Amino acid sequence: MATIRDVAKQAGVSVATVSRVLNSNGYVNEDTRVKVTEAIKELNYLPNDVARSLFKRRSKMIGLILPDITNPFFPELARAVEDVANETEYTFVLCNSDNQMEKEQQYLTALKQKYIDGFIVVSSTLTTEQVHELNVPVVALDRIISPHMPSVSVQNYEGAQEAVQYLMKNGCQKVAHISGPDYVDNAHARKQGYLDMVRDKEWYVDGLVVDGKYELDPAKEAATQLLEKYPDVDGIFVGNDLMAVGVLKAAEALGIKVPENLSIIGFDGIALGETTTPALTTMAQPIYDVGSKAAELLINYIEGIPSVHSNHSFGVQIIERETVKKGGV
Amino acid sequence: MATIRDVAKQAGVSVATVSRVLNSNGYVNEDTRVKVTEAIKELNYLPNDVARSLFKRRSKMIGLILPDITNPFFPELARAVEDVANETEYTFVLCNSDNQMEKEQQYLTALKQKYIDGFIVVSSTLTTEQVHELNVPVVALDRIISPHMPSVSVQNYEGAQEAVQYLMKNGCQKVAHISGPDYVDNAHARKQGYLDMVRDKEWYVDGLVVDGKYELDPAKEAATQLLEKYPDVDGIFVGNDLMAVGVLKAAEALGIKVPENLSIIGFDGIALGETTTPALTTMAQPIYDVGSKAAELLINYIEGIPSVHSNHSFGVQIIERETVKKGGV
DNA sequence: CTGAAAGCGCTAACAC
DNA sequence: GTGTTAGCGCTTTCAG
Repeated sequence: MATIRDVAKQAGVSVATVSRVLNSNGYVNEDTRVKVTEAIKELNYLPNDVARSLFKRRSKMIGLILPDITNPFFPELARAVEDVANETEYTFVLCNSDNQMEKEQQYLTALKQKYIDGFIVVSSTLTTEQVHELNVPVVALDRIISPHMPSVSVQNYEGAQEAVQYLMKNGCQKVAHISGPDYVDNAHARKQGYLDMVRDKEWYVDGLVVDGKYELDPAKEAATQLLEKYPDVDGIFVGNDLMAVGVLKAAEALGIKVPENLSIIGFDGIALGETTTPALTTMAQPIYDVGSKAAELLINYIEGIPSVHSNHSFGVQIIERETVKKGGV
Repeated sequence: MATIRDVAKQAGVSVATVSRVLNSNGYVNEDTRVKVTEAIKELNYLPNDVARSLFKRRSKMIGLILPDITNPFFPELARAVEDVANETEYTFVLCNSDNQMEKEQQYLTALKQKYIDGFIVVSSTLTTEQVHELNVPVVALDRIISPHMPSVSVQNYEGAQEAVQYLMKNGCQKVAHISGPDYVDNAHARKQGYLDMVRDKEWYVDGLVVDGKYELDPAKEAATQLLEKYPDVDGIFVGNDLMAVGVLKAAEALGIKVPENLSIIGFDGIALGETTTPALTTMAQPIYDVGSKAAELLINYIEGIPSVHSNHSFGVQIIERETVKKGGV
């Protein structure tokens, strides 16, 4: 590996001059610029980023901390972040936290030791203080850490309301909700959206919302019990698509026809919902856009470009597929 | 951020001594070790990895280059690699190549500038020369670059044979194959496995294998045409699960009952196959193990620990679900 | 317009 | 046992 010294020698100039052409800053005579450029080519020289980082105290790396890349909601998000990182010449570090605060903290400090430039974080446990004392730019994704911290998410509350409304508009007489864990703010918001739509209905009873943990099997389990206890439920708004697939499976096992006897609507719009039979109707969020917006925000933040909105909230949109029976009231 | 100098001053020793206790090498008196440790605590000192890297010429980072994390086959693989990276205190860098050689090269050289310690690569385009002149440890994953290069994969050929055999054993009279792209070695091997099982059958005709590109929609398309042209096909061995889902959808659209009138078996064993209706029967590979083995191999390679097998090939195993009609010949 | 030199924070000889 | 010091490869004042 050639170093800047080698290039300097080869070109018959000083390292300072080489550095200048490398970073195209400061004055440098056209002829010597050419000489240096040639030397670089000849030696096949590539600047050493580590040395650069040491001096600059920054690494051109960003980290994405998320619960588990294996959850089908996250790959698209990660892809979006990686794409903008790549475009802007940042290196993309992926961290799976399993929702454990301890792991998050480990990643945060371990990467800080590498002069990481910033983080995008999908977390329900991280606190404002922790982020603050980290002293590295952080943007919250999908889950908000604090209103005073840059974030990008979607309109969970409104989307939930719309979803429930859609079910009722299409004739559902008794709609239940399988929720995500309450400590996840978006799950909480979706549940509130549901509740605020049904609380006053004559048919509403307390047991109609049950926790599915944002996971497939627990949701299947939860739905099974729910449907056994309330056989007259004819619509379910499920907190996310992964769980909705579980609900679909539960209905199937119980011999309940979807959508004839039970309408189901999910939330998220992940690709998985397209592959089930029947295909899942869902409140879709623009996952890729959400991810790339977060990355843009972070990188602007890092590079000191002021952002107009530092709390960005995307709208959601229904995708009508096959799990809701169409029909008026 | 405190530096090693600050710690040295605080403890009343030299930086060398601090470095010694940090790395626990060289002799250091117990008392001074304690003093230093205390100083570290007090100052909340964390060693600067960038400075370390610069000196050591290595970064404690490994990269995983794969086509697209959005393809449901890869998240589990990535998770496995990240897990062992994390355990061994390596930082995990994820790169999406979209199967483009150019992108792969970019990542390779960009990360080399950061003193990355090694790569795990899922690639069909990278050549032995490129890897060689990179001069950084590389292990090939899922797709073999060269027999002389460390790799981990599965028994594609044998698994394909077994899959076809399973179909025939259960009464299929005419089995077709939807293949992956021929330039992907494992797709090629699976196709050969199929061919070597059916080539001599009285019913075998050339048009029975068609390319589905390892993608859902193209596979659906391919299956549709295949089934229209050969309505008597009663079994399909599909090159991977993603495509198998496409085939399932094609059958559904065509009104062909699975498994009553058509048996389908996939390959890979991704979670997606569990959520379809009917659930997909498949030749499963131990995806997580494959990924973690690759990571172990790489890290041993990096740390100079000789590995017995540098070409590791895992077995595959059938998962019987609902897309193959059971029954003897 | 160009070069000399200090220094980013750490490790590893090499002295003592 | 411990300290001094020379780099790792680069960028950036500061002179000239």
